[in-house]
Amino acid sequence: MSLDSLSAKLQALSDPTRRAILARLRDGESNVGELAKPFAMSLPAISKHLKVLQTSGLITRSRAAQQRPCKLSPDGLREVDDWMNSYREMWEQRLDRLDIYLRSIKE
Amino acid sequence: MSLDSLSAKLQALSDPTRRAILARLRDGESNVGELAKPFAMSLPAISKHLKVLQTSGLITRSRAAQQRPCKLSPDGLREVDDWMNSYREMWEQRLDRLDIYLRSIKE
DNA sequence: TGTGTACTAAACCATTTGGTTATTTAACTT
DNA sequence: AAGTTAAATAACCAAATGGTTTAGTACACA
Repeated sequence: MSLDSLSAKLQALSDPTRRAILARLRDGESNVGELAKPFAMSLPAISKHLKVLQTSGLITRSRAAQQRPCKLSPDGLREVDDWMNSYREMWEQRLDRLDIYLRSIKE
Repeated sequence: MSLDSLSAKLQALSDPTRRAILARLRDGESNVGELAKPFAMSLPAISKHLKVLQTSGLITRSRAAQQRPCKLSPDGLREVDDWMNSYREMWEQRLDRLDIYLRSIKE
């Protein structure tokens, strides 16, 4: 293993279960048991997914009694977004051209 | 296998070799041999990477004589971008708050 | 000082991934 | 028709992934 940071994040994001966990965490902090409930999967499996999300920097974990609450790491996705920016320009240019074309046939 | 489309794209993107290939393709179409040159890797390995990029919808391939030129699928990344939008709002709000805070201490 | 609760860790397993080399296919060149 | 070039396919391999079950750990509380 031992991927670069961006690769690790993208790979973490490539699993639907992990994305669902992130979506759930958008509504606020939650502990492992709560996060596991929607899934037909053992607790250790979720625990592993959480570790992947944590080590890739997408979530952080604290400790409260027996619980280990997780929360979104707010700029964890920044790196992914930054990487995408240069590509975004491409399709935006393309939309611009489409826009110009549509205006041209309108006349 | 048989992942959903978004998962397939994110997984395709999670490999540095494949991201490098995409970066190369930003400068225009290229064939397999050309794409392979920068990498210390056999041609079949690149061929496999290209297949991953193609089946996930990030590139398209045509045919010109013996070559099989590849080019970026311009809105292949749209789906990824769309998925990220809801998260982007989060950190943008956060930057807004930072901005407000910075203004407040300036006074 | 036990006992339940909320996890993590370990050991295991099947499948997928990312690479290899050797072989085939397809199209151009002579 | 034979040879060359560009790439795909096949067969193989080691390592990583995503799951399992079975233990272990850490805290709370009676």
